[in-house]
Amino acid sequence: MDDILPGEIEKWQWVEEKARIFFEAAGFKEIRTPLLEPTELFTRSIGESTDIVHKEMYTFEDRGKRSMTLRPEMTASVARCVVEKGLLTQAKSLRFYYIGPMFRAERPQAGRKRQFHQIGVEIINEGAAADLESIALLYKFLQYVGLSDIQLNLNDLGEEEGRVKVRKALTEYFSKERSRLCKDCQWRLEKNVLRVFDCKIKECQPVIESAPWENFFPLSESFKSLEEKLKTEGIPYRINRRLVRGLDYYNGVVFEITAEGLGAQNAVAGGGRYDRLYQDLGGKQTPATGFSLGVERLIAALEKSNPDFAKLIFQRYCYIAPIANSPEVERYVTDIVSELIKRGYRCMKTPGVYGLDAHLKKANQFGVRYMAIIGSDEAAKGTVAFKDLNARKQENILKKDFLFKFEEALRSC
RNA sequence: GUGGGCGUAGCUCAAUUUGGUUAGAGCACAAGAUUGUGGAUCUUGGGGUUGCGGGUUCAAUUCCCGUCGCCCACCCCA
Repeated sequence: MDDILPGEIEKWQWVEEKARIFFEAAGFKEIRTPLLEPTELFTRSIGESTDIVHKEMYTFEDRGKRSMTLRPEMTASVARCVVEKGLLTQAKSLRFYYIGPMFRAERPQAGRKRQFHQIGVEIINEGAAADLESIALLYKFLQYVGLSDIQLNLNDLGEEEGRVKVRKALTEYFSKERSRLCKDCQWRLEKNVLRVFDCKIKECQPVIESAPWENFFPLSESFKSLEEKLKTEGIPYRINRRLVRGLDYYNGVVFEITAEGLGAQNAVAGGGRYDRLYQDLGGKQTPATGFSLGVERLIAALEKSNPDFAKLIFQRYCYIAPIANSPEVERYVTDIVSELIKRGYRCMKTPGVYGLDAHLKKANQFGVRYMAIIGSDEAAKGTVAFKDLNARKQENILKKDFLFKFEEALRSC
């Protein structure tokens, strides 16, 4: 599990802020649920047969001898909350987003930590139309934060009635071929046949290839209409009939977005429809869909696609550089800072430093673009030396005009 | 859960091949000097149980065993 330090954390704040702005503007409200839930919540929702539940959960007994688990994902927690608080009796449908840490006890690797962070969205009690809403929201959010070079993969896992037949037929088919399947697949065969399609072991491929997949899972009418809408919206996609996803609650449309330059773990976001989850948790039948994206992976992808990513963030700070250690200057600086933060701008300081060289050095270390230099002269004359480190230009402006100048500068970058 | 790689200063690394003086360098940090404008220069300084434990040896950072941690990949997921 990672510590996130200054220099790094600003990227997280930026991504989180963008998410809040974007999702709220789209009609979503933030929701926060406990990190710790009764283990049963996840075994019932995610499914006993999944890797997440049977080998990746941080599960332990609390003081009351209850089995508790650090949440490995948040969709189940949101559903639990909605059922428990009866939120659907107050509203026809619900739109939530969340930001927070998740825990899975996997072997760490590039793009995979045991504590990782997700930004997710749930659209609850909405049918097929919400599939487009959800996918478009995700796609446009990634555009909004500036991630290009992404690939949207889609699949249709079919509806409940069909799935019963499909399961039966698949079980028959794979049972005949049982001896040619790997151990894991034999286990999947008993627990959840569909997940055999997830197998990447070479030996299993011929068996999977020759399974009559197309006949079992014809793309539904609503899937085809989703395709039409995606085309109208100009969102490129690729159909991948092998995309099954490792959580048992999915049905219907599922999707995944991959990005370049992430190493082996290249899925930045994923999601889909889960119409059964609410019943599984003891609620009413409630159609729902959603997605989540990995914050670490998103930041990595952003940095990969734009080497100046961090610079763009620090450009928006105003570096405050007092170059005299006197009460007059200090008071003057405090004045300017309080005006800046009143308007929501971000300032940066290096306490105890009064040398211009040192300030310039610090400002450059962080990649800050704008600097307010304030010494005895400025304090006496009521001015600010406003410096643009990129343009290598400096201007003496009146204190009362400073905020306006800074705003103007931000608008142009 | 399975494989492979790596652990030396805060960071990046050297010395380990073939055991041998006081384990070095750059960056960073601290102090002094000069410095109201391109983030420096000069001088000085603090920093290390060589991941940890054991073994072999006159002698171990170096060889052997164990252990812990990290990284990458499989698997799986975001």
